[in-house]
Amino acid sequence: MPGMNSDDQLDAAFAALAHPVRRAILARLAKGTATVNTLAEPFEMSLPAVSRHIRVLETAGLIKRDRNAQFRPCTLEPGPLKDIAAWTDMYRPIWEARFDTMEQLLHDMKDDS
Amino acid sequence: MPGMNSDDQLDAAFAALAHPVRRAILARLAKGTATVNTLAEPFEMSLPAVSRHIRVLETAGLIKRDRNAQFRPCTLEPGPLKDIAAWTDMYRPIWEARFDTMEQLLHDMKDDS
DNA sequence: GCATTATTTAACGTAATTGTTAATTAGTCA
DNA sequence: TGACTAATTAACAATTACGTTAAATAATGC
Repeated sequence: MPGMNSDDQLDAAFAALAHPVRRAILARLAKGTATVNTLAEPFEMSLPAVSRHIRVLETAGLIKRDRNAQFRPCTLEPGPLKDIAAWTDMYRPIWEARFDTMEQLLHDMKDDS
Repeated sequence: MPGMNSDDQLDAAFAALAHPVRRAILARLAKGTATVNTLAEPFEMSLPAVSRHIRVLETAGLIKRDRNAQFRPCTLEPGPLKDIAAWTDMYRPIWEARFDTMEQLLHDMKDDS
């Protein structure tokens, strides 16, 4: 994707994941490649709508598309997920600190009893 | 947040993080509590605009607000970040598998030389 | 009370997102 | 060729997102 810096890539990845249908599509693709019709089947939604969700995922780099006759099999591309995990991990010390505080609190309460 | 299931919460968190200004605000809050004006200072954007970004973060549960005279200090709330990390971790085996494949490939190439 | 500071709300314009149905493109196969 | 399947694009409507400036609210302090 030309002209897309790492900030833009995070924007696109986060935005793509902010829809339950798209997260469900990714979950399905985690089990293996699937065509558009297969991916659309679980949803009470028109095929064009699903097709556009798939395009959003593709633009965000979360999936890749192949060609096989008239089928367009989709494959999960975990790169952006890895980026999001890395970004989120910057904050891990914060929530673990809070967890430690609670652990400590529980520990102190046990000492009292 | 009543009537917000865990899917909705993920939606809100991902959507909130899909904007560079909001991610920058979180990064600032990771260093400590700050007021709206302090948070707005780095951005070439009106104060009301920043105020609304802050509200988006608050609605997503990513920050909490206090009251201190006419100030409204904001504090980072890492809960949704933890949720996102947990969600993303479901896919960790996939990108690690790819990494292993590449490692294996590089290893094999080294064997050849 | 009155000026000052901090923040939010109101009103508005514009662009993006999400969905629909109908039409179109692309490829297969009898 | 012609019917069939897979998928996308076109055209449209409704909603949400994001920014602006101006006005309103809230708390402080002389």
